[in-house]
Amino acid sequence: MLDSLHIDPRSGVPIYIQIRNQMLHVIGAGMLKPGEQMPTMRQVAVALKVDLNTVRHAYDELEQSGAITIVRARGTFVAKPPSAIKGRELAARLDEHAHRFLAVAKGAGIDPLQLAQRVTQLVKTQGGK
Amino acid sequence: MLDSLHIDPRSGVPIYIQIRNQMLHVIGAGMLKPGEQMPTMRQVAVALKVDLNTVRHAYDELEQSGAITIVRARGTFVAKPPSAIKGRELAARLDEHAHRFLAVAKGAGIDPLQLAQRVTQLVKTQGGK
DNA sequence: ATACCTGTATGATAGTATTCATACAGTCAC
DNA sequence: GTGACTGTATGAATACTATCATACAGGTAT
Repeated sequence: MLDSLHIDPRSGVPIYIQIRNQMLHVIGAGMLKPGEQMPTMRQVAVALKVDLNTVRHAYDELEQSGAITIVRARGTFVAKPPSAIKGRELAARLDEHAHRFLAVAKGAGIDPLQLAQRVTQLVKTQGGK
Repeated sequence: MLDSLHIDPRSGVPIYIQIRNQMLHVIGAGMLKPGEQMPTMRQVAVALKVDLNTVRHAYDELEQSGAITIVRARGTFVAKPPSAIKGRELAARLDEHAHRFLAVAKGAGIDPLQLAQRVTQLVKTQGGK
């Protein structure tokens, strides 16, 4: 699984962003399932020849967005699906995400409505994956 | 028209981004029409008590996205087709953001459709600014 | 040509972001 | 407790970004 990771230092995209996105992809594609242990920060750091803290940065964001759970000294794990989470918590998280995306879109000079529309379109065309 | 511009230095949002967005809004709302001359960089700089180069930064992005045309020594003008605000660059960026939106939502166990819906709802309620 | 308008270029500064090396601390198996 | 694994914290080097002051250069009207 670690083999599928790779970074491009010349892309200009921060390493931790690259790691974060690839992890999201891996999780989204089901290569790592809910509850399953993520690769260790050190494993990733070594595999990518990158500093531990850089990986941590990526993992931190993943945890903040609710994708994974980090447990000190034990490891990191793919978060359980929302069905196992209470309605209120999910609603709150949804709201938080909505706000964040709004802010991001605005900051990027993108019309949020257009973005939302494009997303729904994407979901419908590619469906499952 | 310059009166409708204002920046918030404490918002954390870069000044040039604020200018760019407000210009996009002004153009999008038809307060400035295609072919019409934009306020001079200096006019904006003075009106907002901001440096000339900061305004330039904003105008540069507007030109890159195809919203305006800059002509040395003559001024800047709203681009011909109003829909040209959606240059290829911007479309590509929108797509990139849409994909990331999707990935993050999935990783967080949130239904993207629901999220998109919530975003549009937010936009409509807080609308103007 | 002069004056006055326009956008352009250069260089400095402050703040933030990114990455790293290294040391710390919790947990578990033995 | 020891050892070997986990994530955590601190501090520094570097790079990037945003902003500014100031000087330059192209047009156009007088």
